[in-house]
Amino acid sequence: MIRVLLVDDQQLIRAGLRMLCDAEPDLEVVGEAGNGREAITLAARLTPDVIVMDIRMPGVDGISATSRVLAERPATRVLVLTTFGDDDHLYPALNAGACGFLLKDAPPEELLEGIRRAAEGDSPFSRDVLRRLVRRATTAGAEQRRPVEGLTPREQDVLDLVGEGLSNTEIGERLHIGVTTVKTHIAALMTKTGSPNRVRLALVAHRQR
Amino acid sequence: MIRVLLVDDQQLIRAGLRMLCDAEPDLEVVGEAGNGREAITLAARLTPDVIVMDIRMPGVDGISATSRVLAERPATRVLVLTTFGDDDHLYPALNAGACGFLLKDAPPEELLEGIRRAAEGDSPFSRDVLRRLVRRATTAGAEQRRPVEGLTPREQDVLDLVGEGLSNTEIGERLHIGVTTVKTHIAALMTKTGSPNRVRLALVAHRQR
DNA sequence: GAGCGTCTCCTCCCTGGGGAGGAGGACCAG
DNA sequence: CTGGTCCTCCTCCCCAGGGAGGAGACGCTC
Repeated sequence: MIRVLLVDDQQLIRAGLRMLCDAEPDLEVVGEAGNGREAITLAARLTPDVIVMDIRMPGVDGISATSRVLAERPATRVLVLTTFGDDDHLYPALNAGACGFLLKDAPPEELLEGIRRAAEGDSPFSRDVLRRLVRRATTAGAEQRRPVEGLTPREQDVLDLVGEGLSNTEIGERLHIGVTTVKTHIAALMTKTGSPNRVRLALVAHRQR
Repeated sequence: MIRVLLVDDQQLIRAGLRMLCDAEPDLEVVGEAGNGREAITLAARLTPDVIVMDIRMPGVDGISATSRVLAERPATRVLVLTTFGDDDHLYPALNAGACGFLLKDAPPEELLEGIRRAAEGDSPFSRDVLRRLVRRATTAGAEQRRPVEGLTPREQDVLDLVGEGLSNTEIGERLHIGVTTVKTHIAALMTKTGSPNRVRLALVAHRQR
C-alpha cells in the first residue's frame, strides 16, 4: 500500500487526483494540502511515501516545500506534477530533490504508474520533459572540447591563460616570454578566433575547455 | 509488430536476446549484426523499427554505427544496451542520437519494455543511468544563478553584459546610459567581486549564470 | 526634514590593451 | 639551399579601460 499526499492549490484538481488514486487498490491518499506550508506540516505528520507536488502555489511554492520536506524526511519521494514543463521549474525542482517530473496533460495512467515507480525508487518523467533533460545533459557534455582549428601550441598556451583572466605581463611571466611576444600571440588569436576584444577571447577559451 | 535488429559482438548474447524477443508476440527479430559495419548495412537493408545496439565492438563501434544509421534513416530508434553505464559511453551515445540507454544487468522485462517504449517514441533508461542523467543536468543547471551578494540590479545588468564580452560603449548603448556611468558600475563591480581586471569580472559573470 | 542608497554623470590622469609593421633565429620539408 | 612556419622581440601609435574624487537627482525610511 502506497501512502500518497496530494499538494495542489486548486481543490478541483486535488479532488480529481484523489478519485483517480482511490480507484486503485494499491494507492491510499492520506492527506491533501493547498499550499507549500500545509504540505510541509502534513508531510511531517502523515509521513507519506509519495508526495504529488504542484509548483505554482500561493505562499510557499512547491520547490521550497520540496526541499523543506526532504530536509526533514529524505526518504520521501516527491513527484512534481505541473502544467508547464519549462526549464525554469524543472531544474530547480530537481535540485530541490524531486525524484520525478510529470505534466498535468499526461494521461491518468501515466500519473498512477509514475506514483508507483516513484515509490519503488525510480524516477518517472514525462516524455518531453525527459527529452529536455537529455538535451541539456548532452549539450552540456558536447561543449567539452572544441579544439578551435589552426592554433599553434604556443598560441594555445596564451589562450588558456587569457581564459584564466591573467594580464599580458602575468602571461609573460608565466610563460617566461616578453610582454610584446604575448601581444603578438594575442593579436594572432584575435584574428583567428574573430574576437573583437580580450573578454570575447577569454570566452572562446572557456567554451573550448 | 515491432521489427528489431540486434547488434552485439558476442553471438551468445545475441542468441539470448533473440530467444527473449521471439517469446514476445509483438516483437520480431529481423536480423543480427556482430559489429558496427554489419549493423550499418543491415539497418539500411532491413529497415528495422528498433535497433538494440551494443557499444564495445571490434571495428566500427556502436556510437559511430548509431550516428551513421541515423544519418540514413532518422526515424530508426536506437536503444543502447551495454554492460557499463559510465559517462564515457552514455553521453557520446546520446549525442550520436540514441533514444535510450539500458544496462545488460537489467531484468529481461526491462529490456522488452524498453524496446516497446523506444518504438513508441519514448526514451527508456535504466534507473541509475537516469539518475546520472539527472545529476548531470542539475549540476549543469545548479550553476544558473549564484547571486553574488550585494550587487544592485543595475550592477547586475552591467555584469551580465561584461560577461557577454561587450565593451563599455556597447554596454552603454545597450542600457541607454553614458559610458562614464558604465565605468562607475564596473568599478563598483570590481571592488565588490575582487576582480583585478575585466576578464576576471567576465568569468564571475559566467560562473554566476 | 535628515539620512541613506542607488543611479546618473562629470573631470583629471595614466596604464594597459590592441593595431600596424618589421626583423632575427630555429626548425623542417622540398 | 630555399621556402615555409613558428617563436621571439622590437618600435610607433592610439584609445579603451580603470582609479580617484566629486556631484546632482530620485526615492526610501526614520
